[in-house]
Amino acid sequence: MNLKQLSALLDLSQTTVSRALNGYPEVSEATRRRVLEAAHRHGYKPNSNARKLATGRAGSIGYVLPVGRNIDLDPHFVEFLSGLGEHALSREIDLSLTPAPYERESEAYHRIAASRSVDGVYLSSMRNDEQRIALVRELGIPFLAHGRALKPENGYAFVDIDNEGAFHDATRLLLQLGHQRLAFINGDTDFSFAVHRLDGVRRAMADRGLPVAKLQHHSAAMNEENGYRIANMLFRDADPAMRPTAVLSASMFTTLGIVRALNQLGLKMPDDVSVITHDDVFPFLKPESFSVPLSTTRSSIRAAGARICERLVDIISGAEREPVQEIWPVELIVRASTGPAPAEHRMVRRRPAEAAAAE
Amino acid sequence: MNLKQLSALLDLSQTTVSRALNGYPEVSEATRRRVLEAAHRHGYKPNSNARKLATGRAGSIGYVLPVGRNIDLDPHFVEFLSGLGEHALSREIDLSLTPAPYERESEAYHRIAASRSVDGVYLSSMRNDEQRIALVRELGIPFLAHGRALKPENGYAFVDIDNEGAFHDATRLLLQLGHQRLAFINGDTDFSFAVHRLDGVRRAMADRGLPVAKLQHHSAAMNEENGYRIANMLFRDADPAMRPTAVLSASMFTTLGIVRALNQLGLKMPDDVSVITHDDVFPFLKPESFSVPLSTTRSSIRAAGARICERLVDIISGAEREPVQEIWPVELIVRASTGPAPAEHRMVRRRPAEAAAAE
DNA sequence: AAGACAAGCCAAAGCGCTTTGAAGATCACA
DNA sequence: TGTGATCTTCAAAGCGCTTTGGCTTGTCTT
Repeated sequence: MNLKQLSALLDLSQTTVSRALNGYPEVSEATRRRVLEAAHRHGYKPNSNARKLATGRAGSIGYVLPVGRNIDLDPHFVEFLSGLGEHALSREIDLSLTPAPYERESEAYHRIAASRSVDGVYLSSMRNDEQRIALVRELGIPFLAHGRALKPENGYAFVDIDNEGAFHDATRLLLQLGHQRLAFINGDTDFSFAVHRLDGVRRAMADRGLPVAKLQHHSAAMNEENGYRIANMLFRDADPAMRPTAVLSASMFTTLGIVRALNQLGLKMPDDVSVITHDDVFPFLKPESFSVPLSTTRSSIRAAGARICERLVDIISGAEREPVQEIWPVELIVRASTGPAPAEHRMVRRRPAEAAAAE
Repeated sequence: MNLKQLSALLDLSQTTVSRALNGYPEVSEATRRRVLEAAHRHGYKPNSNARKLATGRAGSIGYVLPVGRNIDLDPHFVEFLSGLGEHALSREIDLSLTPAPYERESEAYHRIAASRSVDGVYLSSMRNDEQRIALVRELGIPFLAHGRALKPENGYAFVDIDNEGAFHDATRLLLQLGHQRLAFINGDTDFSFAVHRLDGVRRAMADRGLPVAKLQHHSAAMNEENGYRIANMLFRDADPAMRPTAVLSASMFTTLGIVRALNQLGLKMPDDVSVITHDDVFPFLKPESFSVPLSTTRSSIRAAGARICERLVDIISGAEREPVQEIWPVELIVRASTGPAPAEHRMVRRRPAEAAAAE
């Protein structure tokens, strides 16, 4: 059943039927009802390709999916997607994934632009030296970034979380609890979120008058294996005098490995080691259900997905005129994995005046 | 730049240019080269919507993405997607996701069918009472299933792994090692893979002459939390005489929780408890890097993704005429988490004749 | 009563591509 | 030189929808 047949059936022109269906005002209510009823009864659905061609709109948003042997689409993506999907649904929007290996990313964007198969794209996993912003801008593809490069040139639109603030606050808490030897098992610092987090940790240390060099910082892909490996380096292999009393972790996966190493070494949270981890809110891996519930900086990546879809639609339709740079605050949730530094390590209490100045 | 402009530029008809670009034989080699060169130089890419409309082909495969507050898109999906993407890439095929809540799934398929936005769909997470097969067949959408319903009616095409065989073999090994009290922490038995696995476990027990009722079977969503909860039920809360000496686990996530519970209860693998888990091969969570490396039944879900894309393309093009039902064998990989049953529980050795008959 | 205006409808022109059916060029062969 | 066969190329007709620019009506002014 196509428009032509439907309109013949109703003895109306294609124009009228089309307008009735799309809610234009030039159709009488009576006709509109008649058309809608007939369309529904015969199961008429406009051919999406014809509509796309005629309107120039694709009705879908795109994402260039990084693939390749060594690129692991991480679980964050699914969670994000899930949020995006929830919103997309309400707008009858599809999501189109264009797979591309990292080295051929730019080609993929060119293809998207030239073939007009999507109305806009979102970018994620922003790197420090982000190339894609300039590219999609030049190609004229409406876009919205999830995260931001180090220097968001020319004010492009993004949704990001306050990674700097989150890790600043987490670090400040640890310092307030008397910890002095801190370790930070960070994500890959090629990505800007990891740099922001590091900045936050350092700022908190500096605020407290602690030499930034004392931070034991490790950067690696966020997974169980690396968490385990690095925790062992810190707690098993290193000079005992250097052992951190608190660890900041960039993801729940990393933390899985850290907790495994600590268990194995017989170290207890929070008496021996305090841990604060970032939690992207995975439904299948909850910090509160660990043996020792974990303190976290929490921000739902799923909510970000929904929001990004919402804004991208606005950007495409032109409703969002000036690029908005949205930075979400992050909650610091204290559970059982954080506590005062072990006595032998406890920091000498500072004089009241000094403490006040630091606030 | 569109076809019209390009052909004007070359002083050729649109027909000829289109044919040259699409590799039809009616074009002289000289013209073809000239056309290709010009197209490349001016960055001409055919408008995908126009092409789709003209050919009726969409150049993309679809998936109805389950969304909704209580549906958790699990990490298996990403891994699968990643494999699919790898293959799709080589064929310049996009993947189109249509988000839909479970109750409105059928509507989504209707929309896909009527709007002709994809050439075919793949179905996954097959349930026992699978409705979708009949639906997509009726709608005339080419499809390929990942997994199979309990009774694959009318021989539809699928790719599945031998879940029954995998869990049979794993169970047989445990029985050979003398275990008699087995627990199986299964996935949700609404899904057919979980039923197949249970069948496998039961068959191995029956083969060995063990009453099937002795199996402690638990079915729940595969995540850390449930693994932990159920392991505690089995090892902490239950009558000590009932404690299993071996546990089969349906996923690495479940196993994370099991291992956590065992650690907490001071139970060691494999001396106190043997564990075998199914491993879908997540790059971020490897059974071999656990403190006690885990024995697994292994099948790469990513490889399945790639294969499904490959076959779906064949199905769409008509290259696969008869529906092929492909079942992949699953490897049983023994690592350190499995060992002989603890002495006090060890099974009485059967008489040689009986043992031979069981083979 | 005539003009102005709005409401409701329609024919036809795209959107940019593929594909059909036909025609012009070229060639082999008698 | 004529004739059919074989290459090349082309004009035009779709694909199914949206949208422009009228054309009729009927209603409201004055």
